[in-house]
Amino acid sequence: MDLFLSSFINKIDKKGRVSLPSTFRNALPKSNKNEIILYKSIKSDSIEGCGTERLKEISKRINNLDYFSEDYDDFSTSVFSEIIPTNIDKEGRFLIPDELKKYAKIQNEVAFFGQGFFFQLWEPKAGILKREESRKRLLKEKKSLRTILTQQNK
Amino acid sequence: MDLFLSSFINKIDKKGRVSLPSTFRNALPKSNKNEIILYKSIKSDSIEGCGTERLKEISKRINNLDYFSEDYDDFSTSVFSEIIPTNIDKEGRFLIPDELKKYAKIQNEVAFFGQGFFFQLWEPKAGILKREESRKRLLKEKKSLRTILTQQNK
DNA sequence: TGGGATTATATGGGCGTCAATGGGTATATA
DNA sequence: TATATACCCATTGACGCCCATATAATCCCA
Repeated sequence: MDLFLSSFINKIDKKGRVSLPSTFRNALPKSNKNEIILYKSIKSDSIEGCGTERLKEISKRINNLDYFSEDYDDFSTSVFSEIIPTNIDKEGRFLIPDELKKYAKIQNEVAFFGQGFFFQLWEPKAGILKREESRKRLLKEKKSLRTILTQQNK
Repeated sequence: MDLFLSSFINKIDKKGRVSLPSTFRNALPKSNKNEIILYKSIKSDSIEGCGTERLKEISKRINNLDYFSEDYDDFSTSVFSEIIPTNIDKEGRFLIPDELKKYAKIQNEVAFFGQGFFFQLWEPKAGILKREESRKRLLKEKKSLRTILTQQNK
C-alpha cells in the first residue's frame, strides 16, 4: 500500500537499536529500503521520519521557492540542516540519534505512529495521549472519521 | 452488488481467526480481495471495516489539507495511525487485532453487520441489541422502513 | 421434481517462515 | 585505546500457508 499505517510500540535494546515495524519497512521506496531520514517534528515533541524519496520531493518544492525570499532561507535551513539520514541494519533496526531521543523524551520504548506519507516516533505515553486528543477534537467538531472513510469517491 | 449486506455470526478459533462472510469477501474490490482495513467505530463500541480501495482517496483528501493546520494533524493521526490493514488468508479468514477486540468486547464470536459501503463487527449480544434499538427508534419516530425501502433509486 | 453428486463455506490443526529481540565479535573512528 | 556501529548468529512467539473435515448450498440428470 506504500503508506505508513497503524501504530506499534517497540523496545530499544541496550545498544540503542529499535526495529522499524515491518509494515513500515515495506512502505519504504523500492529504490532505498535501507535508509530513512529523521527530524524533529515542527508541531510536537516527536520525531518524524520517512523514506529518502520524500526528501527528494521536499527539496524540489523548496527549490521552487524564490531564492531571495525569507521562506527559502527558513525552509532550506530548518529542513536540510536538521535532517538526519539513518541506516537500517539487516534485521530492520536503526539507531535513534541522542539529540532526537532527548527532544522526544524517549527512553526504553518507542511508539511508531503511521501518518500516511511519513511516520512519527513518540514516547509511548505522550503519543497515545496525543492520539486520543486528536480523536476527541475531531469528534467535537463533528468531522468524524466515519464521514471521511465512507464518503463515496467519484 | 459490491455492497456489504445482511448479518452473520461467526466463531473465533483458538488462533484468533474468523471467517469474513463469503458475501462480504465478494463485495471487496477486485483490485484487492486479500486485505481489509479495520478501525474503531467512533459512534459505538464496535469495529468498522472495509476494502482498501478507499484508502487512496482518503489519503489524497488529507494530503490536500494545509500541512501546517491543526486539522491536517488531527486527521492524519486519527486516520492513518488508527487504521489497521489486515490480511485475509486463503480460507477467507483474518485476525482481529487485540486492541480492537478489547474495544468491542469481543471474545469467542463476532457478529458481522453489513452497512452498505462498510461493515461492522460487534460482540453478538451487544450488536443484536443495538440493531433492535435502531429498529424501534425508526418505528417510534415513524420514519418507517417502508418509506426508505420504497424510495427507489432512479 | 426428487435425490444423489458436486462444490462452497466455515472451521480445525500442523508446520515452516518471519518479525522482534538479544548478544557476540569485527571494523571503524576519534 | 576507547567508543560507537555494523554484521553475524540465536531465540521466541506470532503469523501465513497448507491440508483436512463437516455442514450447507447448488447443480444436474433421470
